[in-house]
Amino acid sequence: MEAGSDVDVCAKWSETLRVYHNTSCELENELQSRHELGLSEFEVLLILGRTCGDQAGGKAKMKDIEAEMYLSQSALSRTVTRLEKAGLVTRAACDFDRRANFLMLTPSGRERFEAAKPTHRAVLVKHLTDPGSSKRAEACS
Amino acid sequence: MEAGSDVDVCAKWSETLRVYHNTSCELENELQSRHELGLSEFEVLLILGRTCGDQAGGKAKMKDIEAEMYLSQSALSRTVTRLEKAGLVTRAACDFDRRANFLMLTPSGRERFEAAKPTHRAVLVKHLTDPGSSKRAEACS
DNA sequence: TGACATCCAATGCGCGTGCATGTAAGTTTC
DNA sequence: GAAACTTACATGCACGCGCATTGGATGTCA
Repeated sequence: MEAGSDVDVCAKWSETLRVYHNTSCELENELQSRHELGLSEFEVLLILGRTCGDQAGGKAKMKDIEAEMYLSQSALSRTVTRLEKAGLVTRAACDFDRRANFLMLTPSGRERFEAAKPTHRAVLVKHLTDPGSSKRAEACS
Repeated sequence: MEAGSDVDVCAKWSETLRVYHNTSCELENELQSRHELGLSEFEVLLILGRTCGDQAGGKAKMKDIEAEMYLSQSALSRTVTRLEKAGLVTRAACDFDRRANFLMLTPSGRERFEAAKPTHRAVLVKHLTDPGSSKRAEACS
C-alpha cells in the first residue's frame, strides 16, 4: 500500500456506496411498481432465465442459485416461496437426490421476467454509464 | 449507447454487487465483533468525527447527518437512539430551532470511534485494492 | 446393519430498514 | 395574530434479511 492509498480507498468505497444505493433503490422501486417484483425475486428469475437459454422452463437447483447470488440460504428459500405463491416458479423434487429441489420457471414466470428485463437493463444503463454519473441522488423512493 | 454496452453494464453491476456485498459484510462483522458497532452506527460516528476535525466533541445536526448517508430519516433516528443508549453520543437541543437536534460525540464515543477506525480502514484496503480483488467470497459471516 | 457425520431446504426468531403517520416547532399569508 | 403550511424528529407497522435450529435424505465406516 503506497502513500495516499487511504484516501483512494475511502473515495472508492464512497463511490461504490453511492452507485450501489442509487442503483438498487431505483431497481427495487421500478421493478416493484411496474412488475410487482422485488429485486431478489427478479434476480432469481434472472438466473433461471439464464440457466436455460431463452426457451421454455428454466431449471436450476436451489444450491446452485444460492451460489450465484448474495443471499443467505434462508432468504433464498423464502424468496422462492414468494415467487411460488405468485405462480412464477415451481419447486420440483430431484429424482436422484431427494434432499435437493429443482426450480422451474412457469410460463407466466417467463412472461413476467421478459417484461421486466428491459426495465432492469434501463436502470442499469442509467446509473452505470459514466456521463451522468454525477451527484447524490435524492433519497430512495 | 453504443453496441456492447449491455454486456458492459451488466458486468459492471455484477462487479459492484460483488464488491459491495463482500466489503459491507466484512465491515459489519469486524466492527461488530471487535468494537460492538454496527455499520450504520460506525458511519454516524465517522461523520461526527469528521465534523469537528480531531479534537473533542463532534457536533452535527441530524438533518445534516442524514444528508450525508444512505439511510432514511427514521433509520437514522433509531441508529442514534442505539448510540445514545450505548453512551457514545448525546442528543442536545438546538437553541435557535427547537425542532432540531444536535448530536455530540461523548469522550467514550470518540474513544470507541478511534479504536474502530483502523479496523474499518483495513477492511476497505483489503477489498478495494486491485491485486487480490479476485473471486467470490464465501458467504457472509 | 447400525451409528454417526454431512448435506439440503424450511422455519422460529430477532433485528434493522423504509414508509406512513404523529407531534411539536417554525414559517408564511392574510 | 390566527390559520394553513412546512420542517425536524420520533414511532407504529410490515417486511426482508441473517443466524441458529430442525427434520429429513445421503453418505460413510465399522
